[in-house]
Amino acid sequence: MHPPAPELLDWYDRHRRSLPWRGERDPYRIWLSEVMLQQTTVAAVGPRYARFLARFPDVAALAAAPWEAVAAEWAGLGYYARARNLHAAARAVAARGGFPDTESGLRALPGIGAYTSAAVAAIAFDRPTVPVDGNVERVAARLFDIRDPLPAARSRLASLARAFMEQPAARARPGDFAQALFDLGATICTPRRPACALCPWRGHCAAQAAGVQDSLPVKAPKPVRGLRQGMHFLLRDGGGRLLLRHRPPQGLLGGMPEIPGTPWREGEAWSEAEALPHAPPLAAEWRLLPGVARHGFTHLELEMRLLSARLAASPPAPEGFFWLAEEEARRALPSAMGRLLALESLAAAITAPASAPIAAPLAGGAPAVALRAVPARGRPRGAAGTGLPKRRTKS
DNA sequence: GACTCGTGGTT
DNA sequence: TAACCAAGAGT
Repeated sequence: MHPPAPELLDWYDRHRRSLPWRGERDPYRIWLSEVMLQQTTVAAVGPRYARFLARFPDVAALAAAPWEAVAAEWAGLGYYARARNLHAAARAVAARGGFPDTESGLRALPGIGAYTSAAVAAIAFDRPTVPVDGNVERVAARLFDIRDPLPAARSRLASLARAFMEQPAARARPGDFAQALFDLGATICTPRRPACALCPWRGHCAAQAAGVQDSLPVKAPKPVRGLRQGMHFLLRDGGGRLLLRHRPPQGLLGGMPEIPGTPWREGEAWSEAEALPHAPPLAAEWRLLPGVARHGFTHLELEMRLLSARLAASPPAPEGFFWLAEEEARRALPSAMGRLLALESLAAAITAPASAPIAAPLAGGAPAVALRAVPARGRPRGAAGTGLPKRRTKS
């Protein structure tokens, strides 16, 4: 038996979150928010949503923009296939003169899957459908005490969630009902320690009745992440611009600018001699910087070393490369590449005479700053993060 | 169904 | 600090 929709909608009318896209009905804006929110937190999306709309106010503006502008605007948000598909879908929508107003019509656009098509259809077009995201899966798993592990249980949970649309109260407000489920999952029915005492559906929840709400939904264990190695080449010209290139359009960081480097391989770290054949075709005196930049992706961990050089002159970029001013590059590069610029700053701090006091070798031979300043996933990593011997504080 | 595909915040 | 997590989609 499904809990009553009016109780959730009443709760939503009193307690809904205030969000930048809340109350919006323009399909372009709803669509943009939904794509940005795919696997991305509300906190991360907030400022980027406003910034994106300021740059591309409507679907025509986005369709008319070059890919490089869209990529630069998306830099740092991750899952860059979203940006590629967003751009392609905008051009398709502009060509057909507007957004499809049905779930199946939306579903045919690139980057719009089962969830996003349902969300846009419900919120922008009042279609009676239930978008099933991670929140809704969790809420359904608890309401109906579904103990089958995800992702296998996904279709069953989706069927249960969609059945809410059999209730007239939900059909009357599909967009609000969907967002009410999101808010319930985000603020009450949270992944850990759900606030059941505040839940409008307490008394209708099978998991709470059984006392198992904290352990649902069950999830299948994740595979271990492999470790890959890369060597990159940071080259500045006489004006301080950086030599970059674009990654292949598909795959990891597809279509995004990068600091040129070797392939990312499993196994041994690259030596300087081994990496040099992969250097950009400009004569330069490469210098291997101390330390390692680490970056975690969803399914692999990456260790990057860095060779750097600076040219006296400013020659034209070789075929397949381009020069970009440093400030612009810092904005346009994905975060993984930003790690390399951070590593360079760290290396400068270590080697610069001015920083001699903090760069003085310690007992273990490692400069103290190196142990603190190379981030991996935003945090210091000690020897694992720097590639330098770890300071031994005892014996 | 199993993989691939980012990043930053939280715990 | 390492694991977990987030308004998933494409292949």
